[in-house]
Amino acid sequence: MVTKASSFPEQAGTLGALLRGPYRQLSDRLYAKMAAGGFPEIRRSHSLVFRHIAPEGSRLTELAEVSGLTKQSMAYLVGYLEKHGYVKISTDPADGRAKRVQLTNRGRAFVASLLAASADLENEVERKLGSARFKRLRGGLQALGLAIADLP
Amino acid sequence: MVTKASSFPEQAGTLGALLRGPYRQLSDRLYAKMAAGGFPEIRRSHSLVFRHIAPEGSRLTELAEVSGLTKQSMAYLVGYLEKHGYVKISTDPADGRAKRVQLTNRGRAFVASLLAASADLENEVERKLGSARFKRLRGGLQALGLAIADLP
DNA sequence: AGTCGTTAGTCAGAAGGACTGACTTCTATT
DNA sequence: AATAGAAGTCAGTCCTTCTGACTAACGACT
Repeated sequence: MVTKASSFPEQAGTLGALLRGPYRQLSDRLYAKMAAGGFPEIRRSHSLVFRHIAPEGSRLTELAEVSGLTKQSMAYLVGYLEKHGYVKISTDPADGRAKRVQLTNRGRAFVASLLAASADLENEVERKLGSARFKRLRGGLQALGLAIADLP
Repeated sequence: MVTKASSFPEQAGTLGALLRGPYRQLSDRLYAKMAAGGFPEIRRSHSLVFRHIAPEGSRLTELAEVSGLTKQSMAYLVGYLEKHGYVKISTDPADGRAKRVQLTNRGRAFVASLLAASADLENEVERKLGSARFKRLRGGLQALGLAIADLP
């Protein structure tokens, strides 16, 4: 199973560690690039908003639910993003209680930039790793996600 | 490169997302199992201590450095662990300024339990995924870590 | 032996990320 | 019209981590 049965986790090389390491490095690089590239106020937590927001905008509660946060936490995140011009928040015309959150142009610019930087990074990695191997890895990760999801 | 060029990250399936998803699920399961298995006071952050502590004990500053935290943060973590009986903190006999952090029996029990649970989980995943594929995935992840590390 | 730069760790304060509980306002259904 | 439930807000808390300022001890060099 594991490369070496050490009692000191450092050397154990668990699957968790193998996933965490690359993830950290990747996202550190990415957010550093974004900060340097003109979006310094975006922090990691804000990706929850960008990741889930719909083209036509989403409701606060919707965003909260799909990202697994409370409404309060999500309200805090989108409030911050509004203050910095990445989203616009308006009352939903169809429901006076609800708030609709939409990307502004700046918000869309950020998403585009993030996606581009991410693709760049991936391409670099792909070159380093070899295309075939990279594709296999991607496939493996996809399968892993599914496998874990329907564990017991 | 990416499965589909969507402007909405949710569907983009970036490498980051592929790593983050399984990692989250895995570690959620693991810590839930630990909490249920008699170690309810251990939180995710404490793994930094357990991951790096040496068999004979480690110095506070050493732990801080290798885990990439400040001394203050590490002091906070090991203080908590000491209060709950997982480590013993003593002045280093060789250096009056330094603190030596050592696992107690309870601490060792936790590490053993964590490692066992982790191995169990991995085995389940391996069974679901097929051994060959699982091993390839592991290898790929290892290579990925290295590739990212020496990017530019 | 005395001084002094360096290292180990502490104290205090702050900010970010997330939570719970209690509340208001609006909707929708009776 | 009345009221249960949903959408958000307000206030307060906890955890994680950081910075800055400090104390105590070590060790090298007069």
